[in-house]
Amino acid sequence: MKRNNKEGALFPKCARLLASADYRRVTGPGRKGVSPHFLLFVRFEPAIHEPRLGMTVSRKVGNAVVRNRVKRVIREFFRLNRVRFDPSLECVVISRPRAGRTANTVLTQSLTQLFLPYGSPKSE
RNA sequence: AGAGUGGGCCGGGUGGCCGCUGGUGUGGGUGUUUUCACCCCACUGGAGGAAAGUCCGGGCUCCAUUAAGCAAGACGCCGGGUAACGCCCGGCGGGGGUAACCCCAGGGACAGUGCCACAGAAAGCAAACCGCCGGACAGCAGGCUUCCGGUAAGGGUGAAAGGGUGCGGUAAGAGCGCACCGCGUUUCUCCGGUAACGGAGACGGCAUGGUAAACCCCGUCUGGAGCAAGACCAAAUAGGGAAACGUUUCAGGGCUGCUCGCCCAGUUUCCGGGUAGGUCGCAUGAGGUGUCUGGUAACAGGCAUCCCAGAUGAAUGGUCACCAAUCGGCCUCUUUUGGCUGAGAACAGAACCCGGCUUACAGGCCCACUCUUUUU
RNA sequence: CGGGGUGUAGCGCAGUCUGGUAGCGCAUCGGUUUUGGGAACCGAGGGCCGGAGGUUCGAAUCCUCUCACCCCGA
Repeated sequence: MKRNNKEGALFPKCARLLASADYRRVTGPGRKGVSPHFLLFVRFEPAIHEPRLGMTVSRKVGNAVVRNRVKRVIREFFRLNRVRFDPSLECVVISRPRAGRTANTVLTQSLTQLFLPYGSPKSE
């Protein structure tokens, strides 16, 4: 599993949490962050070599179009900032109902604030 | 020109950069090897008219099953279309609109049961409160009171009071008789129509109130579950079955106190069920487009041509620039117009697949028709 | 994918099966009582019964469609 450090910010399948067990492991006791629009669960897994993301957007956030929009904003944020995170980072973002009524730029700012403690300072 | 009715169509576009996902590749890399997994590269596909709600009908899969019946539910004018339908098309009847046109669960109320509040004398085999008319007895001045009988024209109640109008008739009245209108068809005949039904005539002579989206009767239809169906592969842990070991050394319990033997337990190997997880099902189909033929139409058939999403913690996006319809604000102007600036869509996201129905929807385009006004 | 429930006054609920008067508690307003307030007592206001259509003389109630919310099962 080779790390591709090209200029382009990719988001391949191995950078996502895919199994239900992964979600249970990350959303268990651990570090958390809160914003008006999201909840963030974080866990560091030394065995992996690149940061991984999972997300949960429930039906209370909105209809299918709204939920897809929120998930795309989260994925896009993670894709563009992936190289700045710790390689052993595993995180799960859970949307709160308010996120469905919020503009994309505001959601991106909210995510930036949440992930600030986990980004590598030397990449700034 | 204005107002309106019906039907059909579209659902922003172009380009740059960064991404996601299916397919293809004697492509490249990593995992010890691989047809496997992951990553990269190139080429090429990648949401809708409703993908929605899940209200019906099918295909498909598994289970059950002789047929039929019972129960339950749905449907219900006639004819046709369809794989099927509660859908669609064409008629009929009823209702609404000046009209184009729109709406209707539209079988049966002499098979039976129930209900019809309040008001009213009376609400269901009709009956008689106030009245109207006749007769009788008694009282008193007329006429009234009481009793008996005949009535349903008039009054009043109600959604509904057992045909309507007129003439005759009568003590007063009444389909009691007649004319016209209406009603009936489970009374008959004729004509048109496949039929629903329509038209005409005879007959009946007001009998037959409403409600079946009250129970019900009649006819038709329906076996159950649903792709998390179903088929296959199969980790860890626990448990099940089978075989072998137990010679030597330490080795548990039981059959007996001991030996042998047997059983349980133990160790090893194998087997099957099966969870997490994975693969298939999984997109060539009642398919799309064009054209011809039949049919008023729904639709059917022939020929040609095309392959057009397949995710699974769930892809089809983000950002920048320009253009476009439209809308808001400001300035100029009598208005038209012109200029600047801002917003720049709406409803909404495939999840096994089709046929419908219903609901949501910014803005725009096309066709046909109706009414009104003006001009010729 | 399948199944069920709720919507009635500002809030919480009856009434729907079996059609005809919309009611209860808290809250609100006015009055009595008190030096004043609370409590208590007396009285009043407030609803097109989630929406649309239909059946019926008449619909919160029956039927159809629809909207929103909630809860189960796989």
